Amino acid sequence: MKKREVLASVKDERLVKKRRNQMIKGAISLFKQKGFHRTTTREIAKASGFSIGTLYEYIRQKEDVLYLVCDRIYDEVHERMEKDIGTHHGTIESFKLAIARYFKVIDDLQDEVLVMYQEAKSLSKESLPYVLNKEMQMVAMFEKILQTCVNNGVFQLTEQEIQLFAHNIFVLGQMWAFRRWALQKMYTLEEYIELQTDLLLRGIMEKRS
Amino acid sequence: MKKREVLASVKDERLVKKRRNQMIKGAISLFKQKGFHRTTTREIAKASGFSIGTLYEYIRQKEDVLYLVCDRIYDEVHERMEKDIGTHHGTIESFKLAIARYFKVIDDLQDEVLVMYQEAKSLSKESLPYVLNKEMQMVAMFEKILQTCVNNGVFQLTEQEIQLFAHNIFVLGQMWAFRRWALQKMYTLEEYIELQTDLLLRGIMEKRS
Amino acid sequence: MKKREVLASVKDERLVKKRRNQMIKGAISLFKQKGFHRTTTREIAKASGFSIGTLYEYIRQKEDVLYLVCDRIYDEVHERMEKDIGTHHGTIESFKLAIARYFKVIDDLQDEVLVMYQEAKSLSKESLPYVLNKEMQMVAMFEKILQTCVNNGVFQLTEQEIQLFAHNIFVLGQMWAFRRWALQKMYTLEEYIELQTDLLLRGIMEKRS
Amino acid sequence: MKKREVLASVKDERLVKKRRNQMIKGAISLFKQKGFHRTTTREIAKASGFSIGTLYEYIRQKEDVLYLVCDRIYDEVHERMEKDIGTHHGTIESFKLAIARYFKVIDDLQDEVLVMYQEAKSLSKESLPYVLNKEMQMVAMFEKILQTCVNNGVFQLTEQEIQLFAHNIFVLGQMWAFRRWALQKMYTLEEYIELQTDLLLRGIMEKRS
DNA sequence: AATGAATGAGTCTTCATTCAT
DNA sequence: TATGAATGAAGACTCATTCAT
Repeated sequence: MKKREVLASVKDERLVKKRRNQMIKGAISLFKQKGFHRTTTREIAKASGFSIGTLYEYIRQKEDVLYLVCDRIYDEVHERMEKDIGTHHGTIESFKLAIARYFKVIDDLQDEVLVMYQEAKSLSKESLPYVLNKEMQMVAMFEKILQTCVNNGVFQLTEQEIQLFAHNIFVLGQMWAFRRWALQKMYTLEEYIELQTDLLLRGIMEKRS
Repeated sequence: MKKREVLASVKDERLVKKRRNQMIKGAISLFKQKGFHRTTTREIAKASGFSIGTLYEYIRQKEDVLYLVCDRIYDEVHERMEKDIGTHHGTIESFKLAIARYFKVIDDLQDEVLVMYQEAKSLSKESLPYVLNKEMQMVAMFEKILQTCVNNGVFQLTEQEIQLFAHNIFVLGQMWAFRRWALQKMYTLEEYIELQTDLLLRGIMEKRS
Repeated sequence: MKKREVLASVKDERLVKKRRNQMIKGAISLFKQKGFHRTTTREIAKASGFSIGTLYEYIRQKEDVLYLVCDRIYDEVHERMEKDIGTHHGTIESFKLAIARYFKVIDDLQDEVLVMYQEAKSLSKESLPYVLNKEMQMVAMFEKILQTCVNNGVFQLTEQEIQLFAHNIFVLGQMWAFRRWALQKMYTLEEYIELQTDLLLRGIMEKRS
Repeated sequence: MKKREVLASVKDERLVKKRRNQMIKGAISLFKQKGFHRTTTREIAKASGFSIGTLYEYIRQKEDVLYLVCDRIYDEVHERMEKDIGTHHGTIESFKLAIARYFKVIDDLQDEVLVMYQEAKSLSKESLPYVLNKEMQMVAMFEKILQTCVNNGVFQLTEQEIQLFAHNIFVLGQMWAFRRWALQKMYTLEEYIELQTDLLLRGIMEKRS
């Protein structure tokens, strides 16, 4: 699925990139504070360091900013994951590592993740699929990791279970961000990682044997 | 924590209740479609079956509607859970039953749950705690169930693990609603319940015994 | 052809009529001075004696004001013509009278006529036909008068000639308004009426006989 | 009356002429479609084949474009008339010919004529007189023709009648353009010319003799 | 208690014009 | 000379809230 194009009046690609970077940075910081709807285009322009007129040289409508922001956040998460995870060996250790790193990335970018999850619903019917697609790619990443483990005989999971498990990991990672008001009072990130990993891997039934 | 009071000009308590019921019903159906921000007070009034003037006899500001809606949805979930769960015996079977019923309730009320999770962030700093508190109560319910199981020796979980596990259950239930675009294409509710229950209980490591 | 409906949020028909009267009056005076495009909705509201919010209770878009104005002007011209002309006897005298009265109406309403002719083109593709239709009705009125005269044997004109002649009368009347910068320096209204009537009726060829 | 000067920053007269030609051509085609107000300077620049910055090297404000366009259209009409009419002999035949040719020119340039008549009102108080002056010159041309005929004893018209008649011819010619939505459905250009000429010359009263 | 007309601050967006390169 | 990025004033329109009836 190709990226949705956000049209700019300005032709210089380099400049477009630079200005959009400013824009995204400014917008994220505003969306964090007040959400997409309560943020005005003027505020976005100001936070981006240029005038309202200039803002509209780089986007068509306010919603484009939101799309750009969501797009960027995903790329950011993705990039960090790839850098961190890199090769995966299909061992329990490397599985644990992957989860730990995912959770760390979420922790690093928790404001951004929050923004995305709270505002993505405001995307137009046109843009939403592109963002959801990115989400599926993230989930697919976890599926692949799990599959490798299964192939190695480390885990025993059906196809269906792999899919669901991948979703669970994805969501329980985000949970660290969107339920931080509760969780981050109870655990440090390290504790959270350890506990979740345990819970996920161990099962909670007493082993009778 | 006491309910936050939403002041009404009208004195007749009976009437206030009736009108607010109309209001909540109308508002939920609108929020489902277009979200809180894109819904106007006029639309709410119309969907409620009375005039904009009357609407403001029963609330102070638009945000009050959102609070009332969130409040109501929680009550609804709570009520259904209680009716369903009732007594809990601390056995694996009754634990499974509790989860199944929670997931069913989420499935029944998925639009409402969605509304709450997507819009709660728009609550004022004043109202938010009341809603979060309700959420904690739900989590606490799962904690209690888990605790009973632990007390019965059915599960082996530390205090910390119980808390986290309760959160997980809570979130994985909601996940059925807010990721329905993906999950409900893959599983029926029954499959989802069974798979999740399995995953939660079994652990996924091969048992090397 | 039915009138195009301009939707109002306000239900009270009486009030709608009253407010629209204020609006039309205010708008005409502004359009006279600066044209439709250079007049802002705020100015229209102010000139109408109410707030911008109230203005939009009675129209949907700025263009609606223009439509309402054009519509009204035509009705005004029409009404005055009917009152004046009433019965037409098909004699030269009554033909002359009709022309004289039409020209007088144009003179009375010359600002309005000017507005209509200069701004009608800004009407949307949706509204324009309704206004053009009214224009055709005016022309048809002249056709009827001419036809009566022809039937009475007073004039000798083919069907085609009647149509064209009616258009000519219509346009030469308006000319008094939209070329007033030239004509009204040269003639009084009375002179204009007399000269035009003469020219129209007499033909300008020397009578060789 | 001298042409109003439109100042250009560029000094090279040759270039100024060339660029303005491009500009006028581009602008006319845009004004035809959407009118002066709805056309942006960016669009004009683009249609002219150069950048917005360059556009402003050749004009001071947007309105200058309109003035240039109106000016050019008049010149065009004038030029074609002169070429066509050339010498006028003061006979009925040559009078008829003059009218026929004027109407043909209008037909050829009807879009342009329309633009001018609909947009001239948007000219500033400064520019308007120059355009109106050109209009008077056109009317004067008809006056001269009529005068010659009168001098030759072909027509019997007073000074006043000549002036008015000239205006009528001028306006009935334009009418072919600005009422084309009605007239051009009813007549071909040839029919229109013949009918109008007849009506103008013959008079419509039955000849009693 | 109920109504709905009135209000005007606030929002997105456009576009003529400038100016550094 | 030519370019096009930057500007910000200005405009159309919305909508939460009030208040007289």
